[in-house]
Amino acid sequence: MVNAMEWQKQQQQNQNQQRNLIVGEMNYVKVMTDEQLETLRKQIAVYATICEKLIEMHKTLSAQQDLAGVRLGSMYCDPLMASSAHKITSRQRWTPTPVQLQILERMFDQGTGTPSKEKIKEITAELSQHGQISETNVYNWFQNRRARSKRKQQNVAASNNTNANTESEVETEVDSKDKQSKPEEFQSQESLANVAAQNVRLHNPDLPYLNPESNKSDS
Amino acid sequence: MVNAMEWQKQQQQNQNQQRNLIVGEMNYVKVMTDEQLETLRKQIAVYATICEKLIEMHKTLSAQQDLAGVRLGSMYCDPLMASSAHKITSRQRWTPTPVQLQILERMFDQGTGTPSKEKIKEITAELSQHGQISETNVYNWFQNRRARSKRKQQNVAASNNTNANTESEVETEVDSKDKQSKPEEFQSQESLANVAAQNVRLHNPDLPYLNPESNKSDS
DNA sequence: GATTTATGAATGAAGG
DNA sequence: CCTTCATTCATAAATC
Repeated sequence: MVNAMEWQKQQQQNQNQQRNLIVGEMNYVKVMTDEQLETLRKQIAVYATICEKLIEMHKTLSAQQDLAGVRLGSMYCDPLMASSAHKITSRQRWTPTPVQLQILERMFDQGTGTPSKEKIKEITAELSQHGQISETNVYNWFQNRRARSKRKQQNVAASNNTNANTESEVETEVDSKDKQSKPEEFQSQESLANVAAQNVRLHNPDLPYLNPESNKSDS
Repeated sequence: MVNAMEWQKQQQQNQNQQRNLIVGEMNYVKVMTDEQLETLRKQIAVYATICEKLIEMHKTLSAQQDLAGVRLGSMYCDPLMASSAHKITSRQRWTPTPVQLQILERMFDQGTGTPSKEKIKEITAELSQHGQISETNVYNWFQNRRARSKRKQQNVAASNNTNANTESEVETEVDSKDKQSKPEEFQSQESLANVAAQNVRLHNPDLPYLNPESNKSDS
């Protein structure tokens, strides 16, 4: 397993040597080496494992002494709350839960792109099973999602290439030519983080791993 | 607060651009787009957060009940985690150079107050002579500048209470920073899982950044 | 080098 | 739809 420090050092060290390649007439692109990918994979895998262990353990504890929710409540909540400070207490604007977001996102992807009143209603109904939500929320979400997605695409092309400056690293920007291609091989598995969150939420100890084979080397 | 999840959507939408490029005489190399990198970053971030919270919780539990049987053991002491995962995470953001800031500031003062897309382009063009910058950066800068300038004025009313000021605002928000009243005392007996999920949703930790050199300029 | 502050960026919502 | 605003988050910079 890669040591964290080492990894960091490596990263910092490589930051400057990370190459910006010129590919065809395309603009510069950022490149990750196999090693980097491998490192990432391992890192994620470790997290996944740890999470699983911890959750499992907690369940055990809770089971053999059902005070997890009650007596320990205040105990572990303090430290936890401390770090994230304000949160549940004060929120006036809607924020999608992980589950909701996932669903929305999926719909956005496959969806026709046309919210449609009927759809909105359906979606809202479905999403309300996973948390507070209103039709307006859904509507706004789609509006914003589309608008921003669109703008992103346009703007990606805009890279400032003023000459006479920045002597060292070229700032470079990723290209955005083939935005629409959908190989979707890279992240084949369900977004693990989200799934993780979901599972955690549902008290399901099974956390997804980042499959070593799938991510690391498929190319 | 949505941040942690947001990767999901971006991922599904953007994770598709991975390409295998032939670079020079090198063999195929893996290429990640900014979106992909961002996605990975967030994924790891989520795990890091979960782990962090879980470990914290575990410490609390262990401290009290000392359950040797279910201790995490080596897992817990894994170097990766031991060195506080979030430490190795970092992300860079654009920072205006003194010159740029000066120009921006001047424009803001005399400025019409209406950034306008065209203006933005011009400004960006000019500023890029003095350092890396994107239109988004400029846009954001003006947005923030205006918003904060506005808020400041509002808050000023609160400070002058000594004299017979005409309009005594009700208690003002005071400093934007301090207004964060710490909830701290709400007994949530959420289970471990819930807490973890909650935090994941509300807190977006940093992640190892893979491309330090350039601020993702979009827009 | 741990906290605090300042500020770039993200995003839900409102206006047109 | 597209633009703008308000609020919040995360982090670079500043401070102790």
